[in-house]
Amino acid sequence: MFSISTILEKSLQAALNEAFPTKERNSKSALILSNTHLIPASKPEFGDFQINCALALAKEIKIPPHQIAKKIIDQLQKDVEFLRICNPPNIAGPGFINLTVNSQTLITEISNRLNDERLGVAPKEFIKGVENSNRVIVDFSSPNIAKEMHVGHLRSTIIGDSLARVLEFCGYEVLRLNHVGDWGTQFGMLITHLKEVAPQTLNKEDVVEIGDLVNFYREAKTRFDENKDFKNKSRNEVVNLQSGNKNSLNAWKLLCNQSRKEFQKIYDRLDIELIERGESFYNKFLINIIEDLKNKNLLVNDQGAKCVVLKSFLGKDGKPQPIIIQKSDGGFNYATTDLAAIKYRLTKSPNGDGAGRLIYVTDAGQSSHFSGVFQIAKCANWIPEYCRVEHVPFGLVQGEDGKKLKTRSGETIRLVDLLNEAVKRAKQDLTSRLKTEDRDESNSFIEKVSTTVGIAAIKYADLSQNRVSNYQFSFEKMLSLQGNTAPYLLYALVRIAGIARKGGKSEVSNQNLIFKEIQEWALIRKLLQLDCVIAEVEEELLPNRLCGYLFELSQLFNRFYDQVPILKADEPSRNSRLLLCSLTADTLKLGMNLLGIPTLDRM
RNA sequence: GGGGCUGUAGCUCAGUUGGAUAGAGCGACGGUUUCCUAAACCGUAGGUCGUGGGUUCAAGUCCCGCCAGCCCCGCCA
Repeated sequence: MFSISTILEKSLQAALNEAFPTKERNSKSALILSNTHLIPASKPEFGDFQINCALALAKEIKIPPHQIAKKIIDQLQKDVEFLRICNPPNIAGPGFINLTVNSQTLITEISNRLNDERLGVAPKEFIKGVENSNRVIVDFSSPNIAKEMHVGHLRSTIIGDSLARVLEFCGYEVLRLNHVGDWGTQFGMLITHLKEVAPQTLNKEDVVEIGDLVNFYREAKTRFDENKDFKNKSRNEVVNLQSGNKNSLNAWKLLCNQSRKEFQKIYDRLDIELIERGESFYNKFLINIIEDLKNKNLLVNDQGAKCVVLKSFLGKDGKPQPIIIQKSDGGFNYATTDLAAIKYRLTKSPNGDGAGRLIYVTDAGQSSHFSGVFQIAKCANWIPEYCRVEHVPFGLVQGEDGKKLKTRSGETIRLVDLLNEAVKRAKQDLTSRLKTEDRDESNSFIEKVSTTVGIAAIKYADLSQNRVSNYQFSFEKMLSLQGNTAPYLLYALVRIAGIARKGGKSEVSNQNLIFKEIQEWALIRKLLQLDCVIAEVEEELLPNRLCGYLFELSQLFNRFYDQVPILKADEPSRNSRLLLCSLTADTLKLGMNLLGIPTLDRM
């Protein structure tokens, strides 16, 4: 539909120029006319597109909106290209122009997609002449070393992955970076503790398991808080580590390796690809950041700490609040690392990644931090004109009580447990259904279906909500068989696969496509919207738009399936409907794939 | 005190950047199976879009005030 709207846009602009010559315009009407106000129809009964500019124009040029609309229509109907695509337009309400794309054009669009891997979605056009303007970095997941992944990492991981998939599909060269917390003062206590309780592990790997490592972290923390001697040793250990002491570095690497292995298990289950590039990667650039800011006169000294002061950043007293770049003890903090990361990521190769767009998928609590860091980077001229740097914030995961999701005993929920529970419930659902339906399935089938459904449910539940608001986690809802859920979408695909099994092998021919039922046309129109939806997600970074689309598509398919015979239909309707099924399946599969959700033939 | 986000049907949420009578799903109530998986489909009920102003042909959407909830605000990330 995107290509059609582009053509219509052109026709309409030409019509407006004819109907309202430039010389007759004042500044305001010229402004209104510079935008055609061509938008998708707000309701199916209004056709495919609507033009709203007559209303906006009426007062300015003192002609009733209905007459304006008439003038526009008259011009449009002189346009051969327009007539080829649209039925005669009509005026509705106070002066809206409704456009309906004719059936022949829709059929042509459909048949073009039947043999097209990209299903009619054109790759994005990038800025010409700017090297790597198509390179984007998606920074997501980012757990902390020596800790277990918990529910707090869920949203970043799932949303980030989906955005990366969409951007890849659009034609971006995507670098998926896992900015893990692998540096900082907490390593002092961890290494000190490790050296004392398990000195033997320093020489061999694979001894400490992460389950233990979580306990291990707790033990170290307790000792750090309670034991003064331990605290001092830990502080020394930080210095050792930072100065590159071999033993300390070994201990650090061991801890990182152990964590990495455990993270990978989760990523494998979720089918998520990430390149680890932790905070420590930027250590060697930190000094340069300070130097650079200093040279640009952006640094001020405040109580021994080196800071940047932004006018828009106000503190408790209403005065501008400094952002600390280097602590009074000479150490660096997260703002420094994030600045170094921005600079490195935007600097051209070989001294950086040379990206044209940076995307940070973190919780909304960090909004002001990123806003500050981005502003500093801008002041320091590290963000080239054509680059986009975006924070993609998301809300909390809440329990059904509306509070932050916790276990009954009040502890943070481990991500592993969450995944296991979803799969377990999906399995219970499936087995009880098999029983009532008297179906006999193999264990491997049951395992595969429940794993797919369980993981899909968790991912889809998260992605289908507008990420900005908090999200209420409910196993019951996400695994529900009705409504905007993963199982509902998966089921639509299963139905189509069922048709194919029962002899519905369609012949892909662009000839003889014939459609006569409203259910068919509704499905066709929805199928053709795919490209617009993907473009929208690419621009606004909101995967829930894609979910909403896939749900609507599934609904329209289910209605079609329910109300229109397919296998029993006569030719050429039978083959036309089979092709519609096949295109629906391809569209759903592509969409699910962009969400990071695998599909099934049977469930 | 300053800043950010949120507030839409009983519940969970959409709302395509200002368009026509505000939409889904769940839950409630009623209906549909000689037929491709009924994990579906069809119908009914349900709204002062937190609130008060403003901007204009037109506001859930933009601006200002207020109310409520959550989050952030110097040496943690």
